[in-house]
Amino acid sequence: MNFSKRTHTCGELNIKNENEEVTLNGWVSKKRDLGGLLFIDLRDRYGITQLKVIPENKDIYDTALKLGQEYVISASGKVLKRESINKNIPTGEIEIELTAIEILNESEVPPFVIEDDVKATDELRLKYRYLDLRRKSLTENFIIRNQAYQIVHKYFEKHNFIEVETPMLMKSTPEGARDYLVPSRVHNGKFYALPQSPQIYKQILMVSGFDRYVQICKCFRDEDLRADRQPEFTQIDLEMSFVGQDDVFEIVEGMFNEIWKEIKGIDLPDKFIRMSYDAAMSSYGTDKPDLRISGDMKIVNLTETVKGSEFKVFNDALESGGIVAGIKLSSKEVSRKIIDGLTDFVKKSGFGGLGYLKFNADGTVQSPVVKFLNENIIENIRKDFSAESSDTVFILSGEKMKVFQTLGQLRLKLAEDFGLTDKSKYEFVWVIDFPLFRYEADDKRFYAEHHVFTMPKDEYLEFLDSKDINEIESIRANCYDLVLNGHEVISGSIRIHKPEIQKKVFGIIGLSDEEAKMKFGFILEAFRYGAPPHGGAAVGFDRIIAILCGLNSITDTIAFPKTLKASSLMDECPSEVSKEQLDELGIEIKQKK
RNA sequence: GGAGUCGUAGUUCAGUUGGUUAGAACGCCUGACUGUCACUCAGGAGGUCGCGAGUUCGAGUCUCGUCGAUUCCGCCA
Repeated sequence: MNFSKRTHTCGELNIKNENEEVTLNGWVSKKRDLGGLLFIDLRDRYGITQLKVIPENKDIYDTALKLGQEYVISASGKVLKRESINKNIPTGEIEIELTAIEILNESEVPPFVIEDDVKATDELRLKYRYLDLRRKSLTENFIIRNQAYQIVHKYFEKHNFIEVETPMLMKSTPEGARDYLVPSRVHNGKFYALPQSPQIYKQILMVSGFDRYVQICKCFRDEDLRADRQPEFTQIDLEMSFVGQDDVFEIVEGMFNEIWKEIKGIDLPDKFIRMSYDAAMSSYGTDKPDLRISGDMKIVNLTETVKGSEFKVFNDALESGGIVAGIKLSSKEVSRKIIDGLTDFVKKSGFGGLGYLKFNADGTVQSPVVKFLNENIIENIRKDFSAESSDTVFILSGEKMKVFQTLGQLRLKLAEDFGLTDKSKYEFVWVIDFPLFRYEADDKRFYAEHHVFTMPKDEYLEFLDSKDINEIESIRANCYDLVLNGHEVISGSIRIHKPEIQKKVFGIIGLSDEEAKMKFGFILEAFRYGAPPHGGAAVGFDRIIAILCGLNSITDTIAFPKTLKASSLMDECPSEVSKEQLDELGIEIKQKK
């Protein structure tokens, strides 16, 4: 098909191009028909340019009158200075007076109007994703995403990393997330798995001597979804040989510095602050603390302070080995209604109620528990929190981790309700020294907290031989997360490269030699041939982009995302397949009850 | 697997205590209009109230089930 090809995009013409003869190609975004004069806003991904048609050019005028929304056209004409300037768009000083117009394609009336502030529901937007993607605000996310790809590739190339593609069809491995399975036609009854991450391959590449590996890759996890979890997502996966934790941190910190510098024009600190897992849990009640909250609002352990009080709830908690702890809300008016709301909130986590102390301006303390606490204790609580007038301290008592976690959730809720989070900040923090194992009382067994190849810290190696649950739980690992604004954006570890340590770890999670050999035999065998000390990390790329774009969900950082039930509304997948396809695979569908 | 919210015109929503012909805005169609840029003005078309049962003389409205979207917990690095 012959048509007049564009000489410019719809975003670049300005007053400097005055009197030039140009051709634009794009979509009809808006038509304003004044009866004689006719204006058309022509859109492409670069911007919008106003076209002007006058009735004197009868053929062009008649064609232009027929244009509907989202028609694709080629428009030629002369760049003129506008009589009235539109300051809202970069091309607002000029317009094109048309000398030729071609309709390249018509469009049906779109199911929703394509404009920046979209009104359609998620469902409709996903069904017509190609239309949604025409919106500037959405297109911009992908421009940022593309910038990030380029920066990342350049950065790792500069630091001597080799980008290697690893298989998408791999062996299903136990532990961790549920695999997406792919049936094998050639091997009847056998399955491949889509990678949850290229973990094993990248470690084997270290054995191969690749030394520094990176890959921007897709990963798949068949688990229930959230706003920040899609069934398929993208990681920047990296691994390095002959390194310790600090070396990995340095590379990652450098990468974030370049991304933020180039995309946001922001200088991040050279080094990100570090916090132990234990400190994160006891101060923020979570392993992903959001450090943007004004006043920090750390959890304070009041267990010692309230010892000897008359308050049965506290004493019961302490007697059963629990704790009493609280957080402070600074200088906010806290009404009865707010307290009731917060009480309901903690009740959902299984607490009987929420204690509080309101330090009034007149020096009095308002609290339902004040009659059980003597003046000394109240004064000490005030000191523990450095509480001043019009501050409120919220207190919970019970099992230690539960108290910390619920106070952590309360902290986030208070920050949200009272607008205490500085949304303009980017607060990075390394959370380090994670536990190696997690004990599940239900199954009476240990699970690897990160993954089974994580190296214990040297000082805990002896506990690998322990039979004591507490000792084993106390083992800390060379394992780290990078948290940004309360989101986990990186997870990584230094790996086990010694077969004897690996064997002990398998032992603790209850994997026998035979099972280990069956499931991980190939990597264990590889490790017998001189595995270098190595470690790495995986960056949640979609989450980074979401944060860079100021989005709460990763959905709009992904061109064709899936819903929370893992379907794609546009192409209607997953879908049934023919009996022939199933027969070839030797698969029969059993109705799930 | 569990809890919450939502589902009414092409779209976003309103719809009183269960009661006559289910409304508005935007979009769409027709007409008028030569400096608009959310053009304006006049007129018009457009409804399986997600789907299925039930209660009732009568259901958009109440009950149960179901499907879909979404948020959170469990799950997941």
